[in-house]
Amino acid sequence: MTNAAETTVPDKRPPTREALLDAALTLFLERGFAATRVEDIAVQAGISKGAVYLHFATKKELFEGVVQAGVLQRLEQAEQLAAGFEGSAMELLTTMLQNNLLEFWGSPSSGIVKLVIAESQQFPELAIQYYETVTGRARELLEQIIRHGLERGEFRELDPDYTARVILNALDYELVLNHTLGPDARGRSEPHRYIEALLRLIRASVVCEGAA
Amino acid sequence: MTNAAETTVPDKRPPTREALLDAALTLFLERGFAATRVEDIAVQAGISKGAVYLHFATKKELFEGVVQAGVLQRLEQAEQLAAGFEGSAMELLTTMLQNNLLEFWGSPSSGIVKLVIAESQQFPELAIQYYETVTGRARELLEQIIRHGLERGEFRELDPDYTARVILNALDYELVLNHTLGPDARGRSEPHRYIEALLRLIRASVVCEGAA
Amino acid sequence: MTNAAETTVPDKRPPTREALLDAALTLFLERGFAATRVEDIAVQAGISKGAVYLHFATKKELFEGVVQAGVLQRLEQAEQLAAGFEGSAMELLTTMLQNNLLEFWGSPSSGIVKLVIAESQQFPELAIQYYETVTGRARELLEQIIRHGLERGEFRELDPDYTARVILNALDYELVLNHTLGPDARGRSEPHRYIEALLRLIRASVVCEGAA
Amino acid sequence: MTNAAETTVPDKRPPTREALLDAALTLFLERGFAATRVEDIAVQAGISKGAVYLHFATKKELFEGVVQAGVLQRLEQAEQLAAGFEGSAMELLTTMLQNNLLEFWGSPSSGIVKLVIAESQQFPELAIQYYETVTGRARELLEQIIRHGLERGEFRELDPDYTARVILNALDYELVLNHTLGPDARGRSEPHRYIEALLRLIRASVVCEGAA
DNA sequence: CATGAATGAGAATTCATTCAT
DNA sequence: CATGAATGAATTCTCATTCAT
Repeated sequence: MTNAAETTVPDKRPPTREALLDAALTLFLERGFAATRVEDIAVQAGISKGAVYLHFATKKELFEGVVQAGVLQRLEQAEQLAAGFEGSAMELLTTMLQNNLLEFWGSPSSGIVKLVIAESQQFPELAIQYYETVTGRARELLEQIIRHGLERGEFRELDPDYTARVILNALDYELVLNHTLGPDARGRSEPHRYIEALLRLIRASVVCEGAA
Repeated sequence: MTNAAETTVPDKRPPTREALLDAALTLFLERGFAATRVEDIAVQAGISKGAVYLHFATKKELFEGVVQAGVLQRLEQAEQLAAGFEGSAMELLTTMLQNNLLEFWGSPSSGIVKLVIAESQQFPELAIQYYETVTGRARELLEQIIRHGLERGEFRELDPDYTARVILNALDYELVLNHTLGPDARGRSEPHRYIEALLRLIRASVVCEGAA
Repeated sequence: MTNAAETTVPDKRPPTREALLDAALTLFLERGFAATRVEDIAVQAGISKGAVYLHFATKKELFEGVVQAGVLQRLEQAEQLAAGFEGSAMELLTTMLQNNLLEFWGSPSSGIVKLVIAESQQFPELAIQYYETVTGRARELLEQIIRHGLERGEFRELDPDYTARVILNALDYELVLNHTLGPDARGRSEPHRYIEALLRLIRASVVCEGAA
Repeated sequence: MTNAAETTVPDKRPPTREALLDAALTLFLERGFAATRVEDIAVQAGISKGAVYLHFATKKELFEGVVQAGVLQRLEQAEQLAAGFEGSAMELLTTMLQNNLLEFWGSPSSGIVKLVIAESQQFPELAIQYYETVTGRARELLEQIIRHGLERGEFRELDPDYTARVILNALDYELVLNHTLGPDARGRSEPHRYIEALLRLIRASVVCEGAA
């Protein structure tokens, strides 16, 4: 009986569709949308060129699928973070950036921001949708935290909306650059130090309670 | 006599080559490198397809020309800023961002950062070169200013290198986003408020002399 | 039952690749390499333009394929002739020229010599390779026969190497001319009479034994 | 006064037209008609691209001019040879081949045969015209000589027409090969030995008077 | 007469997509 | 469901030819 194996290994999580999305993400990041041939994606996913079209009607839809997958992941993550909303705002920010974000930066789907930017001319609606959905949600989150800190008297005068934008941009662009320049470019930076520098900048706005 | 006019205005700055670079920048930004046909650029520049090849051997060289033109402009600007190095660091930063940067953001060649990012897979060397030359130079400038402020006791403890990165990324990505999302996207932000929020964040690190 | 037929005739010799080589040979001979469009070859072979590139990576490789096919054919023929090496040298030469050569002259691949000559500037390596392989092999064969005749005292003093060249050139150029001038050119000659004249010239060098 | 110079140096024989023909012949031989750009010819001739069209209406007419120039030269040569028609046929042939022909083989316009063959698909009328005029005239000459030798009892039974073809082909193709394979190809032959071998083959048909 | 910038027809090649098996 | 041979639209680049200077 093969039951044992079947029970132990659910294995076929999402058989080929998932493999296609993975392959496509990898190759789109490596070469860009236009320079990636559908056949290359198929080969990388271990199927034939024609089979791609059993899952996605066009190359464009495959691209949209890749982005959509990333969107969902990042939104889930955001909701998790939004849920545990305790402690001081600064503590929360520190945890978020030092733990969750660094983990995300290491994951393959962290390249999707770069991808969306790179192909935003080809797929403007997608870029806008991505920005409004994912980045927008993240910004709301950040804004809430800052607003929370302001209300608690934790921060000095800050523009919650635009400060959130600044922080988010600083984070997102570092991610984009990491995916843009090869790993050996002179300009590459150390994630930990980068996040530390950002946190210190934010922390400077914390009202010096200890001084009182 | 038209002599006066002729002497004052050489007019024919650089006839077609310049027009080509302008047209190419515009279209590359609008549609991306791959989606822009050489003939479209030619038409936009007011010449024929074949004439493009009298100025640039390949489409790729045209792209490189576009980036190079932007690099030169931005480097000149950086040198100008580096020259006038007086007053407090915070004053300098404020002037730089509120005046020079906002002006640059309005210029057409401000889109080149976006372009370089978007096509970095097709032209990785170009992206690295751009980053190391232009962004690198800007980072050095910022780092110097911060270090200067630290030496003068103006700033509290800051990591000069990485803080410069954070600030630069926050600025560059805002620029990229402005060129990525259409002018009417919901998420678009107001440049002045954005820069104000960034400056306020930095200013929080200034040792409160007035408070003493 | 069609089994018999199927067993006897595999039919599908080599489906499209062969058809392409045939079409290409025909058109290259008719119009030359440069003046023959890939699409024309495709149409002649009964496939689409794009399908050509499933068999040959470039137009040049298609050309090389055409030549290679001719080379193989001619070399096989040469080996066959080399094998049956009996009788007097003069008899052998007579048989070779009157039977095998005339048959070859009638075949379509006889035009390849002309083709290689005509395109030798575009593909010099190919021309040299063809000459050294095919013509070289034929010359060795002829030289051996002449040397054999000299050893048997059949021929008067002859320079085996260069006499072989003379004979081969006389034959090859006649072939080239036949493919160069249309079939209705005034200067065209009768293959049989031509070969007869050549054989008579060679036969004159045969020591007149009967006269003794 | 510049009279002296003008008198001494007729110099400007046919100023640019001749230079164009020379340049064109050289380059057509080197690269073929299609691969030679009109501008290259112009540069080689020391004039500008546009100026070519002051002498030849099209590239094709330039090609025809090149061939025509060669035709005239070779016909003149043929007439000269035809004039001095004394001594035995064999002596005449020997002189013709050893002196006049070898000299011709060294001249630049000896490449025209090759050129006409190579481009015969593009310009069939030209090839036919060349063959009928130049080669035809040469064949008549050879035929006359052979016929003369037959009448004088100098040669054994020979087909004058076709023997002339054989000899001419052997000579022309050697010339073609010399222009086809580079000067360093393994298969290249020594002109003197080649002509010697050909003459010996012909001489074998001479009735052995000495033996009597 | 000479120039060389500009034109535009033309050809090779690529690749998303289809469909018979 | 899967395959991969075949299609053909689309694009870059070349070069003979023209013509304003």
